[in-house]
Amino acid sequence: MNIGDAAKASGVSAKMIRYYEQIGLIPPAGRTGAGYRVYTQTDVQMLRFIRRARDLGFQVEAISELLALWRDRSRHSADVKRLAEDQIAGLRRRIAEMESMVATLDHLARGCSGDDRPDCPILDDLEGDRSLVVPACHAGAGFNR
Amino acid sequence: MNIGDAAKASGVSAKMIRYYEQIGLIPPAGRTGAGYRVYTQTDVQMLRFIRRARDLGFQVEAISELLALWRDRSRHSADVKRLAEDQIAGLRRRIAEMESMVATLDHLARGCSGDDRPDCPILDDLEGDRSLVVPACHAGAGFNR
DNA sequence: CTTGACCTTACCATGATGGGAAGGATTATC
DNA sequence: GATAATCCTTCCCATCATGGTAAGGTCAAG
Repeated sequence: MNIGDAAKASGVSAKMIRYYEQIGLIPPAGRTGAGYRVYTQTDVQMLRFIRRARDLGFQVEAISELLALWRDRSRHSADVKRLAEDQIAGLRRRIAEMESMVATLDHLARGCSGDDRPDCPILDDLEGDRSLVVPACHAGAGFNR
Repeated sequence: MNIGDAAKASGVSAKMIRYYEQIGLIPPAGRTGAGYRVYTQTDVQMLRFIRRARDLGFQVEAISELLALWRDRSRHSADVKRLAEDQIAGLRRRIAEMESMVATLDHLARGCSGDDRPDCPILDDLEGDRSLVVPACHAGAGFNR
């Protein structure tokens, strides 16, 4: 199977398959005499695994660890679970940050007449002085990416 | 005021100030005879504006529009409100995506024993075959918890 | 044997940010 | 005033995962 077929079968673009090989996420594919990469059903299965992990927001580094566990028949499911929970925690952290932004924006937008007059609490707030950030809740905060 | 002072006063790093100038988000700063950039209080205020907008997740492109409206004394607050609402909508979209990931991961992790045995529904799911993605929706209702 | 679809590598771009090097300017200390 | 420390300048590189393009080789069908 050529790279294009593997791409179609796995949902990972040919471009990304080459990239994953280049960075060592997947082992180098076999090659035909002419240099074409060749893929087996097993390779496609691995690519689909990567695709699904990516869809769950895992970064390549984490996917690499997941793949290693997948291949390790003597793995401990605790290790897999920990990766999943780390991922959940990271997602929740980012969700909380964004929810805090939404709360602030929503608060500001609600106070904006949204007509043809120039007065606007949104700009007033960005302009500073006031600290803004809807007292909201709590929300986590910070930043970090 | 030199760039370092402007950075401290605005919360935007010197590196980013130069970058914002380079991409045209802010006008070129004045220069001393020796080529040092010089900043006024007005410049610092603009940088703070940018910093706050960035903290609310606005992209540079949107910040550019916000700055234009900020400077336009005959602006219509409706235009500002629209930018804010677009931002809210974008954030909510991303939040929804991530919540969907969390729902799926949470569902899978809950089914994983997390001990020293290798069996793991998380890997089974990534492996494929089953479509996974917690049917979800959220639904708050029902299902577990 | 030509055409078109596919493959290869190599380079560039993204967005916002940081790091570092090489060298000049300014400031503080002796 | 000399020297050292700090600041500034520009330029280049790296991130992360992805896409685009270009130049050229390969393969299968007509």
